[in-house]
Amino acid sequence: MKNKKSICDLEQCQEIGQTCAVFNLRKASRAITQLYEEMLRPSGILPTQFTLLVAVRGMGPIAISKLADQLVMDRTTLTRNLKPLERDGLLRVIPGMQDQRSREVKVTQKGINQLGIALPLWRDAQRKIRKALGDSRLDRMLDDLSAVVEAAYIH
Amino acid sequence: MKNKKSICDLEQCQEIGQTCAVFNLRKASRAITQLYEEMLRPSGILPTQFTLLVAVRGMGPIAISKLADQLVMDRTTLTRNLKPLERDGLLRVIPGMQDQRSREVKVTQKGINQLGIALPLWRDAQRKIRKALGDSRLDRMLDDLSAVVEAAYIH
DNA sequence: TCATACTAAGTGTATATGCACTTATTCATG
DNA sequence: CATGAATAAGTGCATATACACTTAGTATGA
Repeated sequence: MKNKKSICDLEQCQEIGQTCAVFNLRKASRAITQLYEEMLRPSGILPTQFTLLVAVRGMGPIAISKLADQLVMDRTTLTRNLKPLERDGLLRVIPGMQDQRSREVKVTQKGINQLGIALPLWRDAQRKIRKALGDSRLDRMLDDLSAVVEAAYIH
Repeated sequence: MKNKKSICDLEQCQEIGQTCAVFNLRKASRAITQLYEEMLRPSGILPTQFTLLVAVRGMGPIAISKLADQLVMDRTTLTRNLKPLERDGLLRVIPGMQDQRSREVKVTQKGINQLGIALPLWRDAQRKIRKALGDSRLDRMLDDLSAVVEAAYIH
């Protein structure tokens, strides 16, 4: 006989592609990112940057570590993602008052203006994906995604 | 009155965070990637590399552009993602026969061995996420993700 | 108080992602 | 067949992601 059942044969690999959670989530993530990038392009802001701006705006001035936790993002990733937005003046990172180690992130007026420009484009994108999936299916998927985060995130 | 309804107020931004498709998909993608990275660590291979190996194995020798299409990935991204796997001898990129421009990707024996090592760890990760979500919910989500790809991908 | 543990953040390195541009080959059409 | 259009792939640049390590403050306890 050959190997002990020829580990990793073709059909097996094809089935893995259809059932693998990380592969399919990342694939969908790439696809949806491309859609939103296309739709947001006229505003000159990337989808990741738009969502980061929105998050900071929604959570008020917030320390980097806390923000990273909320975003399920490595703190050092967040630090670097803040850079282009800070460079473009859309948000500012200021020293924390109580704790001299911490630094707090804050959306600037320019950032708010930028959000105002991007928001209708974001709404168009949302409408597009919502129309394609249907209201209930999209809401359901958002729930499922939350469950994935709960299940997967290592606290 | 202030602005024409104070575009981008706090509550609005909080609601965006809960309903934004790209934000929540990317967040879940980060979370699940971290889980699989953790679980696959003993094999010394990253989740993205594992899924790429599986894809190439499942599709047989395949040209870069075709593979990129299948993975809903920019061709140039794929080109660079192949590099570490090629460097480590897990796959090879060889000139296409019919078309001298094309190059075909192929898993090596070493790559197949590596897949054999990673596969049980991947199964553990799959079991974990499947148990957390439940069979039907996970299958449903995979369907929904396919629908997102269909809806979002610009062909 | 002072030494030690803990915590917040930054940096080095590596991979992942994609756009704009370029190069090389193939195809189609006059 | 020759030339221009189309296609396959690579490179430069920028952003996104995270681990390992470092630095600088804070808190704890003998």
